[in-house]
Amino acid sequence: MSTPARRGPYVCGIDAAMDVVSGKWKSLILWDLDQHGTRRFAELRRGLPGVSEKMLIQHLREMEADGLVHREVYREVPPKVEYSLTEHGVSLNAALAPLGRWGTERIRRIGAEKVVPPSWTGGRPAADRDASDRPAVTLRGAGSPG
Amino acid sequence: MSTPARRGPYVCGIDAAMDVVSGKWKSLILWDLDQHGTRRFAELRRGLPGVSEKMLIQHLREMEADGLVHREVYREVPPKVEYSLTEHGVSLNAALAPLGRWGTERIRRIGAEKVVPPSWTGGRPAADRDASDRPAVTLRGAGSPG
DNA sequence: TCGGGTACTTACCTTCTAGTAAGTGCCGCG
DNA sequence: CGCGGCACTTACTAGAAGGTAAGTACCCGA
Repeated sequence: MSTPARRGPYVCGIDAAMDVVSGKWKSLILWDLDQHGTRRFAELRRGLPGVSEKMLIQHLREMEADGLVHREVYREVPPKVEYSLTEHGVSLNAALAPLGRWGTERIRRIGAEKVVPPSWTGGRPAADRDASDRPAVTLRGAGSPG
Repeated sequence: MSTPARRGPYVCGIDAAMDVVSGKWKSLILWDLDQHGTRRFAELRRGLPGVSEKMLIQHLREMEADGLVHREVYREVPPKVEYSLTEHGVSLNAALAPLGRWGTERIRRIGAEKVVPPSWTGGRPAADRDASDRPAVTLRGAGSPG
């Protein structure tokens, strides 16, 4: 049965949003999917160094149940499954942008390490992504969620 | 020692921000403090129905260590301690606003219950807060964090 | 003197979250 | 024929997060 978000009762919007984003890899999955548009299981796994297959599937399933990601199965051999963001996923990613910017600023403030595992972005040094980070990308597509 | 946020290494801004917000009551504490400006321990406890004293203190201590809340002790009897948001806390709250709006919309979409424990806002029905929720309040004070 | 309020602290226990490691069925490549 | 890749599934386990309940030290009003 796992736990695809409690679906309420919620105390406020943050509560509901957190319910859907909490999970060690979810915001990263959101990001990766947003960056690449569509990804196969193994691509996601390689794109999120450190994630276990169990957690990756579990999170993907929950996010699918929560209407954030779309799962397209191609019945061929070897098996092929493509994951992509739904428009809710895209808008959630956009809603996370300010939080990402706040976090990036915090990293600077406290002088914390920003560690990006190898192959995370193709080997570019962290400094390149420091300012832009993850927020900007999708903003065009979901500027005013309403 | 507890765990006042790992302080990195972080993989991205979201990671760092989540590190600081994760905790069942933290976003609610942030909100309550933002609404009231300054609150005593017992006031916070009454304002967050369901929170235990242990969790409330633990979260307040972590948030203090993370530079989000300020703790002012008045050496008098009976003891008096006042909690308030630092400017980082205020800006974090502002950064959470879009997420709160997204969550509020999601609650509407999935038709989830929005349960506000009695005395949460002084007894007003949930509908009153539905649209405004928590986002708007602080936005004036921290519109463009950077 | 008793109960209640102030602000915590402590010990213990349960539940949740994530990690490890192995197995499944199917195929192509060498 | 065995290895590796695909997309999973399953069982077991460790650790973190959170809940319960009690205790601390002081004072005030009834």
